[in-house]
Amino acid sequence: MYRTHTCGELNAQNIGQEVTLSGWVQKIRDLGAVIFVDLRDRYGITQLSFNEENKELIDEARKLGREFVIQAKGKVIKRASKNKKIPTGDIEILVDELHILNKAKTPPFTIEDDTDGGEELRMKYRYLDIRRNPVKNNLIFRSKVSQLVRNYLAAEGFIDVETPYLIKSTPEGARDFVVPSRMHPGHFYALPQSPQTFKQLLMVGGIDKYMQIVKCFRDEDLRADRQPEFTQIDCEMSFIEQEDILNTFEGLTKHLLKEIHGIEIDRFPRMSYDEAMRRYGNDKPDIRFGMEFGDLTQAAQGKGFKVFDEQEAILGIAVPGAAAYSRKQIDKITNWVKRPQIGAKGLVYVKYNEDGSFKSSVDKFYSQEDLAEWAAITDAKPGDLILVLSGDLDQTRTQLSALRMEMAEQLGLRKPDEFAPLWVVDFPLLEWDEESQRYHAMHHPFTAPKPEDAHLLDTDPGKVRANAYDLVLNGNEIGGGSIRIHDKTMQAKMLNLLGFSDEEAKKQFGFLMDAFEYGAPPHGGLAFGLDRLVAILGGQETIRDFIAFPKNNAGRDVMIEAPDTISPEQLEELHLRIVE
RNA sequence: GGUCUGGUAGUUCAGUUGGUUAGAAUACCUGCCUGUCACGCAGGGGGUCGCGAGUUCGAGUCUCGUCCAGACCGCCA
Repeated sequence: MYRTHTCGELNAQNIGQEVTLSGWVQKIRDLGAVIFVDLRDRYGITQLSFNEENKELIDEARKLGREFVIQAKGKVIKRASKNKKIPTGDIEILVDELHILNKAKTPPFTIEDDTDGGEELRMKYRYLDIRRNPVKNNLIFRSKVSQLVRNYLAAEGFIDVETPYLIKSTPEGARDFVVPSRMHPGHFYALPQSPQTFKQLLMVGGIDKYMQIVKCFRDEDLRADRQPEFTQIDCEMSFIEQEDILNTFEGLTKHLLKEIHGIEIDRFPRMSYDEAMRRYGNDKPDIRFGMEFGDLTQAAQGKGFKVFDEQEAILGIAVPGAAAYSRKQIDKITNWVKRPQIGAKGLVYVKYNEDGSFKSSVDKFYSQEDLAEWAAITDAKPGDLILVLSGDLDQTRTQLSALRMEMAEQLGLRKPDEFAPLWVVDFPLLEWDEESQRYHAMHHPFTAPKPEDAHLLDTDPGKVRANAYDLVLNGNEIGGGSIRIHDKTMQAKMLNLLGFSDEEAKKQFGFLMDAFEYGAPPHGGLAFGLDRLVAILGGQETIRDFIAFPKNNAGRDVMIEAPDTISPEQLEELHLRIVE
């Protein structure tokens, strides 16, 4: 038997017991005639003690090194000096038998909460990183969230159904990861970007309520909150309307917030896409703080300031308490918005001083009364700093939205322990793509238009709204979904609008449209990004910390060194030739 | 595809205007130490300054290229 107890459970009640523990050597403190060893496992740390009365044993203990895997048998005794910081701090094990189960090289970084290891090194030795509490606890936390989700949805009558990973490539959406077929030369499987069509087919199959916690794959560039393989909580329901879906998943989200953080939120606010864009310049606004957009286009034009007069839009936000910013600080913000990543041409500021006066970078053109109007529009209070950007409407919204988030970050307004969920609804069905000169589905090509907007499909497709919705939490899209098309004619029309010929539509999605002819129920669904959800519930935004074995910035696994080349024999078998 | 930042001891970093033998902390090794828990004390080893060119009497430092890493933009139905 390797152990009678774990390293986290012994306390004063166990004094006198003979126990056996196994674990890793966290720390050795050699005081000469007495040696203390901190023994660690997933559950905690227990101190082992050795003394000179057992000369042979203390010499054995002196051979230990960090991260050795050992087994120790001995008696639980009361500590002479207690450690209040750990649950096992009242006791220690007076060891009478020690076995080294496995030696260990000195690890390249310290296995401690506050490690000295850099990101790259920790990824390369991820198995050592996972021994550390912060990473280990994130994995435990993730497990807890999935468990809560499963239990909740199971109680709501959802059935967990697995869908295939080897499917076929479709041109819409993200780039596919493809898998060459050995048995069918020149043919390829694709890994699913989501089980979308399968869950719809499950609805046709009468499953009624489907859920799956499932890996999805997208071959696009990575970000701190984006991995090429990620996990979705994928759901679909039949005979429902948008309202039913929002209620069901609002219920799930409330359940998670309550179980995890003890937070009770009565009803999630809702906002249309148009309103979100107008008030926050963004379809996933962080509503934990204000700084809503003020539209200064009317108020600021026609006063002789040429830069503004020529622009489509002039938008401002009031940064709370920032009127006292120095020239240097404002210059820094100006440079920040002028970086190519943001791309603003310049920044106009107005200081709303505590005494009620205004000082701006455009005093030459605007009177105190003009600036007071700006303050009213941006809802600025004395002591606030109004920041104004101008230009093309869409670009200016994007830029000011980035600035709003940056200022909130700097001012500490994005509190990780505060949770502000929001439904964004009424998304446009389509989005015009300049590059390809055609419409793209904003959500995906299976999303149903709002019935009241359907008549616009032929005349003004860009105006058609969809029964599509996103769940936003603290400025992050954590879930999204829609009511689907369940009618063959409508689906065919939609695919035509997206530029598919009848033949292409049949080749790509014929199976789905065929299914629609055999009695498809009205249906819809939603998918949560589990990695992101877990990270945000955990108060962080880097999903990598919540994935056991994540990929790096360049989509590589630096531990196993993937992707990698394959042998000429494998290439041959797969009918592939590498072209340099 | 692009922008920015970084790469110096096992690790995290410092390194001034280009100038002698490249430093600190920590980790590691050795010795001492009976109550530590960030143990303490004394000593020791450890460097292709990412790589390759170039400028220079002289390059960790300047220039160009390249590789790697991170953040972001594009991209992500």
